[in-house]
Amino acid sequence: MIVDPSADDRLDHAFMALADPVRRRIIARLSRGPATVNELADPFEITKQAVSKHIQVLEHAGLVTRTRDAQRRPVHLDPAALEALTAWIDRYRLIHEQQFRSLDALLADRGGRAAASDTTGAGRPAGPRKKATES
Amino acid sequence: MIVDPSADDRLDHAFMALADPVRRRIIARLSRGPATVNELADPFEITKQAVSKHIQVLEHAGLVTRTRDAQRRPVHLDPAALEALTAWIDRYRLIHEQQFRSLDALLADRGGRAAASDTTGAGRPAGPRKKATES
DNA sequence: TCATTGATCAACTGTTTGGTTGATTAAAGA
DNA sequence: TCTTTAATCAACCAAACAGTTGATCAATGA
Repeated sequence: MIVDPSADDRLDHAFMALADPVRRRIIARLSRGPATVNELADPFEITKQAVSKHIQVLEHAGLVTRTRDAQRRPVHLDPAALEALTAWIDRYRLIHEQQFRSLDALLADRGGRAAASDTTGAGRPAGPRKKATES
Repeated sequence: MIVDPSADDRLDHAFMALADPVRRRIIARLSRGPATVNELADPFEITKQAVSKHIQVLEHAGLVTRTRDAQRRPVHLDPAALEALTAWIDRYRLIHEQQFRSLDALLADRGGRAAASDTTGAGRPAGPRKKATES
C-alpha cells in the first residue's frame, strides 16, 4: 500500500485513469452530479463489478471520492486532480509555443531569410545540451 | 490497421501515451525543441529500442511527428493533440463548477439553512435522470 | 431475525504492455 | 566497396490490466 505517492505517481494514475473511454464517460456523468455504482453501470454493457473496479481506479487517481448514504455509496467528482493534469499539459505546451516565438524573433533579427529554407523543421533550436531531468 | 480513428480513439491514445513517466519526460524534452531517438534515450536506463517504441506510441497518439534529416530522424512535438486533451478535461471540469454555482444559488434562494446540514455532499443535484451518453 | 439491496472481495482468464536481445534497413563517409 | 552510425523490425518474456463468475459484507426494513 502506497502511503505518500509522488507527484509523478499521481500524474501516472490520473492520465492512466482517463485513458479508458468507460472511465471518461463516468467522469462526464459525474460532472453533472454524484451517482451510485449501479447508476453509473447502467449505460454500459459490462457488469457492475467491472464498473466498481473502474471507480476504484478513478478514486486511486484522486479524481473521485466516495461517501456513505445509507446503503448507497455515492461517487463524487473531485476536480482538483483534473486541474493538475491541465497544469502539466499546458506547462509544456506553452514552453513549446515560447520556443517558436524565440525562433521567430531570432530569424526576424537576421532578416528572416533562413526561415524560408528550413522546411523540415530539423533546424529548430534544441536548447542547451543539458540532461533532460524535468518530469 | 485503423485508418480513420474516432475522436474517442484519439483521446484514448493521447491519455494513454501520457500515462507513462518516460513518455512524459520525452514530451518535456521535446517542448524545448526537436531531438533524435539517441538523444532522447540518453537520460534513461532503458535501451534505445524501448525509447523508439515509446516514440511510436506518442506518434500514434498524434503528439509527435518524425521527419528525415540525413541519417537522423528528429522527433518534433505537435501541440495540437495536447490542446485536445486540455479541451476535454476543462469541458467537464467547468460543467462541474457550474453545477456547484447552480446549487449555491438555489440554496441562497432558500435561505441557505440546508447547506449547513449537508456535510456528506450526497444531496448534490444529480441532474435529470437521463442516460449519460456523452463521451 | 431474516430477506433484500447495494457494493465489494476473491480467484481466474485472455489480452496488452514495457522491456529485452539479435538481426536488419538506410544513409554517409573513407 | 566496406564500415560506421541511426534507427527500426521481429520474436520473445514477465508483469499488469480489463473483464468474468461466485461468494461475501453492510445497511435497511418487514
